[in-house]
Amino acid sequence: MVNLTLPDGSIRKYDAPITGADVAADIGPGLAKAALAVKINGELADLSRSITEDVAFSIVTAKDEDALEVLRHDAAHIMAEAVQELYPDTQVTIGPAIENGFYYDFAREKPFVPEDLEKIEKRMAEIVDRDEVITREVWARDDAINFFKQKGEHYKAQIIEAIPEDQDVSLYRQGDFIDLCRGPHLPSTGKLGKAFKLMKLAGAYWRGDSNNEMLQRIYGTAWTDKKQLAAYLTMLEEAEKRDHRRLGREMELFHLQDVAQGSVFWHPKGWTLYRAVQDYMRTNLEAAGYVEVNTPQLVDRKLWEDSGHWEKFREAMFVAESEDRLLAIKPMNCPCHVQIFKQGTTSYRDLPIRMAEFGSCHRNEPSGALHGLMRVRAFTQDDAHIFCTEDQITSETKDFCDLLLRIYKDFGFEEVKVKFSDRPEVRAGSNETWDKAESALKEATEAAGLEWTLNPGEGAFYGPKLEFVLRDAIGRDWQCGTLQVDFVLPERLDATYIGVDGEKHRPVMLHRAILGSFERFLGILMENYAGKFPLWLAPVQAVVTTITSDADDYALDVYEALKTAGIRAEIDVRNEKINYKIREHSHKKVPAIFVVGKREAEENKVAVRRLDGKDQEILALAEAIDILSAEAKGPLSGS
RNA sequence: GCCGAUGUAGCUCAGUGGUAGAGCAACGCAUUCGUAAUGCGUAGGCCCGCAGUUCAAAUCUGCGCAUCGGCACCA
Repeated sequence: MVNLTLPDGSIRKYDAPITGADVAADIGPGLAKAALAVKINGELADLSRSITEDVAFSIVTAKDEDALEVLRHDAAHIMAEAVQELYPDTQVTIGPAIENGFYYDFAREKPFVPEDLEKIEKRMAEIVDRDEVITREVWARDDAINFFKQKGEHYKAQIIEAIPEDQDVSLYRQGDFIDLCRGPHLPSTGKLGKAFKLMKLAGAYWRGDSNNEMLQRIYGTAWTDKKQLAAYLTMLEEAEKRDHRRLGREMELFHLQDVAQGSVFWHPKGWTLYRAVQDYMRTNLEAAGYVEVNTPQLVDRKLWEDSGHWEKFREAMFVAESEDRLLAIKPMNCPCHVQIFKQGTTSYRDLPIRMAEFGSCHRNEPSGALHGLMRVRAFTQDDAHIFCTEDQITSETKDFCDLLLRIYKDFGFEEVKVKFSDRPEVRAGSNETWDKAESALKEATEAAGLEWTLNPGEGAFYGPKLEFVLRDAIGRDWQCGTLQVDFVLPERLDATYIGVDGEKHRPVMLHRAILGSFERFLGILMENYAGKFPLWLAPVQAVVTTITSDADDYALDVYEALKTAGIRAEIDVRNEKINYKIREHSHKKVPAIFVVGKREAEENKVAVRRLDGKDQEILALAEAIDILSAEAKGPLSGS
């Protein structure tokens, strides 16, 4: 007898062995039909998996989140089956479920072309209609290796060779197709349904290593029903509409041009936005006790050799020559900040020193990595280095986390995740130092009220780090902020302070950024707001426009009054219908339109129409300006 | 950097070897209109670049460059 504990706590007793399919059938015919997989002690497994001991048990149906993972994994297998039927010279490699879908990497001489996707998709539908039964088989390793080798599936053979000795080698069979796979899978191909679509072709390195050959990856999306698929495709369209490159053009914010690959041409409106963000940051940093500095663009290679960057990042650094000297265009600011720190003598009483710079940096990113504002070669960091004692790490970290969270909130990002990266295998500094740094960092993160997940071994070689990931309005995650504890650079560049004991000591450096880079963060902001910026960020905050030319003089008065109040305003007295003008300014995403006609001119009022779709209000001019001015101050007014 | 696709008017795109096209935007004229598209007209092109094939190339071939989608990279 085995006891199965169901999610509601009830226990069902069966004669062992029994399968999930048997249990589902026992509970009811409806469930037997809907069952896709089971969860045994929290782990997904096949319906056909035999149960021989007491376990926590649940049946997975299309309603469960877990079902999607199984379903997508199946979609990958069905795609592989379709591909091998259509193109028998193709080797299969790996094909996992991923967020929103799945992919499969294939090895084939001739690349796939976009038209192939249609054919493959059609064949997949046929395989679903065939409703092939999916069965699991456990093979002896050597048999499996020989089997795949003899089939010409060399990648699969390699994968099996890499499976640890103590693990089963499981194969899944559906029709004539058999693939190595950990599972679990659906009971038959028919259960996949038709809510899938192949999305794109891409190259991908075997085992993710750029030294290896490149395989051909096909991405697809799969859902439990067509409604979900349609919703997903609509979401993608929406995301495309808010693509910052498109908004940048439509809203005249910036442009990119091949004469300056990876560098941004900021247009007047985009630069206004940039400055609004920068002013906001500057005010916040000053209030948080930072001092602002500015350091050279061109710095002799010697400094980069001393800091260690030359050795590690030489390839990605731009250089310039002058007489006999080789200069690097700075890829980061920290070595320069250390130079400022080292001028004169610093006492323990001066610490912490929080040195900030809107540091303009250049990195020669690989051409294939460039992407709009999100990945550029010339960018400005909201960089700062906190020089402090080891005892100050905790409080400085906590203060930083508080500041960061408040700033993200002001930009409309409420949801922030924190990743904690601890010591990597290859590292500098003693274990005691790392113990101290890691526990100080953890303690501070928790004191700031943040939950974190561990990113084991991903710390910098010089110290542990925190990475801050914010979630945007359509659920995408962006890693922006970082805080890194560094014991190494002060050592390499010989930074010291005089302690209570009158002796020289090494300060600790905290490298930290909140936005990351202005370029990227502004791109994220554009997409987050879909270009509909809150008033304090909007490049044009209000447009005054007329119904007929009778109101032109009054419109000019209103415009002047807005300018005087510090509002970024424009005026539109073109001889066009009011509908036309409203439509146009709404498309330009101007947050406030002041419509004036004869009535408003006579009564010294304005009809205020807001972009957010609220009803228009007729207000006295002075009142309207007060409301707008208050809003235009943004979060700075409240804090 | 690697794999694949794409590159035609400001934008979105059509045009498969024989005179370069549409819609929107722009400009001009008329229209003075009350909350998301007034009408008519005009102008606009090194068809990404360089070679080649051809009587003839936006179109075919080769080589570049850029962009897009991924992969790899990201101090």
